[in-house]
Amino acid sequence: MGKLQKLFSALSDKSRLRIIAALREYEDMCVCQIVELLKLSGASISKHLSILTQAGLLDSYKEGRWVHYRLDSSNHCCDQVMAWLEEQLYQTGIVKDDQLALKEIMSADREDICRKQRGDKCCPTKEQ
Amino acid sequence: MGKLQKLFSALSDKSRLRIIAALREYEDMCVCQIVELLKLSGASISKHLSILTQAGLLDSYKEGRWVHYRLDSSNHCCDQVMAWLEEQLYQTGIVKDDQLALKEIMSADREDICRKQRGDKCCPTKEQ
DNA sequence: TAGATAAATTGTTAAATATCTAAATATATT
DNA sequence: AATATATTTAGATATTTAACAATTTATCTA
Repeated sequence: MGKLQKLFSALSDKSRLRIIAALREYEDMCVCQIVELLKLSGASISKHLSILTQAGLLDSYKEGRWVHYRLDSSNHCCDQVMAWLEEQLYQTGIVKDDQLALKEIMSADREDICRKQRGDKCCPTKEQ
Repeated sequence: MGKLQKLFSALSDKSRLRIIAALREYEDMCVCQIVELLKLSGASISKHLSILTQAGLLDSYKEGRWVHYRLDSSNHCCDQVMAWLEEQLYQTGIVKDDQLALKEIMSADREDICRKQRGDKCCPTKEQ
């Protein structure tokens, strides 16, 4: 029973649904890109990602300092639910807005995104 | 988006999953029978039932002083999820325990159940 | 090796949720 | 009408959750 609660509880938050929708669209995103999309603190995003991972919905791998997240396609336990969810998500307004924002974010240089998030407080290696 | 959150949030509670499992089994139960199964206060059960109803999962009708709840089969929006959920629920320990308890509860006289819940504090019309 | 940086963890606060007891509501019975 | 009863609502309290800032960890680079 705990497993079911964990799953539904993971899915019962708007930010986490937006993350899932984004990963349906782009398949592979690093944390800083997700931060950029949702405009929450890195700590909050990290927590959301951990909840989704523990529910069996995401997996991740490291690429140097970056950590990438993907939908966990090896986990077939809830394929039916996820298929249904995808249909539903495409009808919601905020996900449509996110799709536009995602285009920008995913085509931008990842280091520029991280630099932007640090708020120009240091080392503008590229700007000059 | 709110609709999805409402649904998943309704499903993310153990007590509410037990109510759904019971209604899959018996199809039609009055509040006092659900109280008897979960051993929570009537007020708490009432709240859970209201959350499930608002999520579109249950409907209810009155029979005199009693209120009956059923799965809302007119709501096809989440048939896929519910079908999947049913499979999962049948594998969980507490639901199996509940099935045994339910046999007793559903074959007992409903007024005896209500009398038992009031804790013999009054009017044992049948006992004498 | 020292400094920089991406992500995760920890600690704290505010908001949401689950539970209970009391009171309120609606219905039935006498 | 008066009393009893099944359920819901209201109010209070404890637990859980989501958010952020600050610290820690792991990794890269100069």
